[in-house]
Amino acid sequence: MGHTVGEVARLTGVTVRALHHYDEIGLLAPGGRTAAGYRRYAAADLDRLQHILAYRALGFPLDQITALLDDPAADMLSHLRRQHQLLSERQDHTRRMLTAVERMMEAHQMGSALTQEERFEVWGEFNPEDHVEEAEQRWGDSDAYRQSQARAKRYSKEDWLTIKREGEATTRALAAAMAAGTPATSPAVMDLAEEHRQHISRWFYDCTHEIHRGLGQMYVDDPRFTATYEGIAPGLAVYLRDAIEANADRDE
Amino acid sequence: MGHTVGEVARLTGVTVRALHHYDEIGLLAPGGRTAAGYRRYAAADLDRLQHILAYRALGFPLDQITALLDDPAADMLSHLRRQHQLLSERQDHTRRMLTAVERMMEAHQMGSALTQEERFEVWGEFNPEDHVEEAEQRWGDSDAYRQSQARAKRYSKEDWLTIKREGEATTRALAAAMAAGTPATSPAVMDLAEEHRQHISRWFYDCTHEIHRGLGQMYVDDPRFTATYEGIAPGLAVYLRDAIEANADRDE
DNA sequence: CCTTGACCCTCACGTTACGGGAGGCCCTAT
DNA sequence: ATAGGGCCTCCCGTAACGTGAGGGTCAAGG
Repeated sequence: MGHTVGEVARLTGVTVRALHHYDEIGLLAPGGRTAAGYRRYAAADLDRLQHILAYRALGFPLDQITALLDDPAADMLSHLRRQHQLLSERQDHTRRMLTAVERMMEAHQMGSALTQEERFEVWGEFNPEDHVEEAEQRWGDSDAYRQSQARAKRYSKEDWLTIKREGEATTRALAAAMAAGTPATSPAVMDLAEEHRQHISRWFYDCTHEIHRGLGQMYVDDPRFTATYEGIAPGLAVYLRDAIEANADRDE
Repeated sequence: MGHTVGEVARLTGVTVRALHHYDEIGLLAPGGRTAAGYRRYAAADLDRLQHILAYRALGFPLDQITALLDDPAADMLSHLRRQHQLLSERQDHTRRMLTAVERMMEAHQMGSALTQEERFEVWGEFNPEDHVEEAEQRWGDSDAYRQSQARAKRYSKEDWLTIKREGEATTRALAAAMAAGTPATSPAVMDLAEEHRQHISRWFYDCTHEIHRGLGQMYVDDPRFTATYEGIAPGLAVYLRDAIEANADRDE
């Protein structure tokens, strides 16, 4: 009964040396030792290790993890909740970094540069401490987010068809405008791009112009999307992207 | 002209000490010095710093960042593309961690426990080195990717329609299988998933099972895709994802 | 002209989270 | 009984800075 260091290492992907280290600093002391002095890890130790790995993956220093896990007021569930919270924030942060990169790519292609603040604001840190302090406050937001996710799950087949029909109407209008030779930067076409954006905001999530730009670029870069638009009319993907850009620029 | 260390520090959120350190190890040497020996950072230095921060945020060790940025074969755009790629992967990973936490919470509420593998597989690392090693491989791919992009641009309207029709045939077959109550993990449905994968590989890019899994998850998570599949049949997005997973598992 | 406070410089040692041996016991299998 | 893993405890090394110590620099104000 109980696992050796090597077994735990293989099971969890942590090195033996790391487990020794955790033992040394009192973060994870194995339940017992054999007569020969071999470490024996019990089930409870694995539970603890799991939470250690989660917090570690989130960037917490080991001494803080020790403090968190040794807090008698916190149980399994509260740790899981906190981890969930922090992971969600990390998602957000990564997404912001992604859109920042996308904007850089656009700026690069258009030969323009961004302002210094724009260029650096996102790279300013994953401070886990900040998160810990802000965590309580943000529970509200995250609740709202989950609700919106839950709502999406409850859309009926009719809802989905409505959503799709609405989207297709806009797309057809766009294709018509393009066929008529209307430039993508004309007000009427920008309005169609705006309609497209509103459509997403209404049904799914708050689609800022920022996000919208990202989508537009993706329609051009990602063949799975491109196929959808190019199948309707050649050049439509690029046309839509340009319209989205123009519309976002108009809004500033 | 040019900024002092303090200014750069405030602008970017990096500490002065860190900038000194980057100078010491040759990662970021300021463009010049004043007569008094003060560091002066020029615009080009800020460009470089931006990429440094991006790679650092992704967990790269500084010496590797040095190597990456000093590679004369890599320009702005290639760095941005790589960063985008890595950030996307990080998104995937975070999402997997999130669902793992969610599963833990469910298991906790139902009083059941998960198997060891289930509990630990996701926490097994963000190894940036893996990425670095894969990078070369993928760059080969990425060359292929760019080629495929270029090729995609030359598809005619008929090509696009063919592509779309092919894709829709698979989708319809899937919907039929689901309607018939065939489990997503049955061989026949896995074959359809495989067909789906081949379709992407044939027309766009080499779609590994790994990438395919990513797509499958996206069909469920990203409302823009979900709308497409749910509009055809409710539950189809999840069904497709499960089939993809099963097919990838089968392949090992 | 001189001081004062904010900013800059260069050592240089401290810290975190391990990696990587060295030297040596333990245990199972042939 | 001997060979092969696996385990143990030191112990030194490394990466990416933090944190002073000791000392010039510069613009504003008395």
